[in-house]
Amino acid sequence: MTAKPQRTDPSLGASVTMSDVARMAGVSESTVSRALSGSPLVSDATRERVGALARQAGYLVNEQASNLARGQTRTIEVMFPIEAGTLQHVSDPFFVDMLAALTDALAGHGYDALLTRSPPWDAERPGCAYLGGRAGGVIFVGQGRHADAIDAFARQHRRVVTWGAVRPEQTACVVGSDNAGGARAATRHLLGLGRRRVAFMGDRTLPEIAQRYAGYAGALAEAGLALDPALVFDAPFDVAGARAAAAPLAGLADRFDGLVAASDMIALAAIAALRDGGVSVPGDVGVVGFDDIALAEHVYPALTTVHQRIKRGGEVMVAEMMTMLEGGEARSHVLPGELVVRRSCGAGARGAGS
Amino acid sequence: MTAKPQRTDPSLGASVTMSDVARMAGVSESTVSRALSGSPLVSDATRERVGALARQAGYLVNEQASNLARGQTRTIEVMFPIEAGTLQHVSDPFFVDMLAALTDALAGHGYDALLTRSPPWDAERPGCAYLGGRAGGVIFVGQGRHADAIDAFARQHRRVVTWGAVRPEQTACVVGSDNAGGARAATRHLLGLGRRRVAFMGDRTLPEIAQRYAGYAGALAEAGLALDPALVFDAPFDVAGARAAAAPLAGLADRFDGLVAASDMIALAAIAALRDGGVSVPGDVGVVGFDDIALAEHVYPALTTVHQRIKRGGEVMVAEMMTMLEGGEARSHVLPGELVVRRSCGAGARGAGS
DNA sequence: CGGTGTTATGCAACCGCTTGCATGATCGGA
DNA sequence: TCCGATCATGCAAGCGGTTGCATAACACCG
Repeated sequence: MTAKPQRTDPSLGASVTMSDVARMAGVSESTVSRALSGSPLVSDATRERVGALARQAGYLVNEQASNLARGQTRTIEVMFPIEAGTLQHVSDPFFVDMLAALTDALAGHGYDALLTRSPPWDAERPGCAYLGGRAGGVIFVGQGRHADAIDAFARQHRRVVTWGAVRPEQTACVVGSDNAGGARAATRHLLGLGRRRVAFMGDRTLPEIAQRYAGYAGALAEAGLALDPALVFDAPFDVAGARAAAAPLAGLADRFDGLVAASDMIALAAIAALRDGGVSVPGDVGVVGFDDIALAEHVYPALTTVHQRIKRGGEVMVAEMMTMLEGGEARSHVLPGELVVRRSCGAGARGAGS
Repeated sequence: MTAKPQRTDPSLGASVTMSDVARMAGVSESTVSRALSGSPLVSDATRERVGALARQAGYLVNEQASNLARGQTRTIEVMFPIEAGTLQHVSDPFFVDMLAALTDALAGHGYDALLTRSPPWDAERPGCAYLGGRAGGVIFVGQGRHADAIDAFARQHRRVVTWGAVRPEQTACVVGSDNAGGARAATRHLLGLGRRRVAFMGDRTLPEIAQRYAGYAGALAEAGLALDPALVFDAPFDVAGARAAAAPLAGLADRFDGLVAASDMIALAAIAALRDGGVSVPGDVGVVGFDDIALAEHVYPALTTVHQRIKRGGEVMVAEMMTMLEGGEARSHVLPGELVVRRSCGAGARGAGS
């Protein structure tokens, strides 16, 4: 019967503490601490004895205390996009992928991801783990409409990395895809297939989308085609909204033969709207998306889209965060994205239309 | 010139500490602590003066230290599904929704979500925040193939809530949908539409899917129909795998006229495969999914599916976790799910097929 | 056999905050 | 005017670890 600590466990996890182990092993806490952290300052014999005892007693170092003592956190706050109410519907698979990428990348450096949903610039409102000292930095997964606020926040509080549009005027560390380039390639591709009246769909008030729009416009210009404002449609980022926005599209089908969507979700919603209205995709209208979510390859018709290197993006963001943590200067990165040609644009082998 | 603390900031966030504020205000740390936490033990005057000073100095209570001292964590570990390699592709929107639901629900109770990916039963491997005392409990988002391991873990370490299949033999707290009921309703619906040879697709080695399969089988039985094993297809949970598994489906189209898919992603993959093979959905084959991801309503043809109450699920899980944290006994919950009839089953207004 | 170097351990301060208890100040009432 | 309440504050001991420095133990060498 190993004596249990007679402490009235408040509500914390395991309640066997380092001093318990020390007592059992007949050594001081210092020695236990060193033994358990593999310090060369303890003899092999002691290290093993203490290790065995600890294991057997089910002892695990309390990371909360350990972190405090070491002045570290081993945690990075990951802030989800924060469009207040709207967010309900942002169930874009893009986020799972990004989250998974970030979590894995962080784990690779021994860090955990603390998920958060409310922006910190309401200041001391309970919530910012980073400012509260519980995290060593923040990663914003998307800028939403807060690009400037994030930039200001980053300037003030260091240790901030953001996914989104890399813009010349911003000073913070931002990692993102080559939005303009991707959209340009997509538009060119559509034009190359003989489409002449290519539309655009997305919310241009968002920096990333604005860049994609610019790429689209650029491609039209270089092809000597006029940009018809009537063919530029606003569409929120969530599916439902996109679908609603896309509803009128079918009625205008004679006005355009190509569509560059600002995201795969929007593309899918648009396709559904078009086909519901009896318009064939890609027969009547060729569609390309942006993101290359896992599903893109496996819907019907398979979605032609601009691939975003999400995994890479996560790794890069984490890498930059790590250099910041080491006191270095982080750099912004624009990640190339490739056009993945499938069916929805009308290129593929079989016509695969409606 | 307010004197800056002469401390060599190690690498932690803000470096102005409570004792700095105390010095500035000319009071003791205790008073600052109490003032900032709104204790009635300090005079209003002091409280305000200290508050103002703290704000102006940009001081924020270090939550790490605060938590340690208070013996709390204000954090719950949220463990992502953990199918080792496979996971790469689990970019199911279901998870974003669940994650958002959990994060929000936790925030409602003043808790944060610590995202994690590696299971804790490798024991003391660096990683389990809960066992490491950094989190007050764990929520498993899905059981995968580890239902029993999770159950054992929960039995041993309390403070565990799981999303998944509620099974009679398990003793831990599990929250999940009425999988059998949902699939039964889906199958019945297909049969009610006159479909006679209804197939099933999903990985029955997963508890949740097994329950859905049971519901499917039950509906067939109650309709007096034989279950044709040749119409039961294995399909992994990720889209790509599902698509591969679905590929042969088109060739067998004359063998069945209905399909119950274990998830929306699988349903979408199957639909793509069928249509790629020239099979009309819902014309030739009626399809129903499971989950009701946001996209389901907005693909073509709109997906008939079993709605899972994800937001509710998140809330319930968090609520149970809270009762555990307060020392109470948590209960398992089976959440009802409703069949949402759209087009892919062949019911809707227009035939919306090919 | 004393001096000097290792090497293994313990002491105690500290990480930044919380809180029980003691203390000093203030005030009202007798 | 004196005394017991009442109130505001400070002291110091934690929370559960880490780590610089001192020390004890031991071996080695001349």
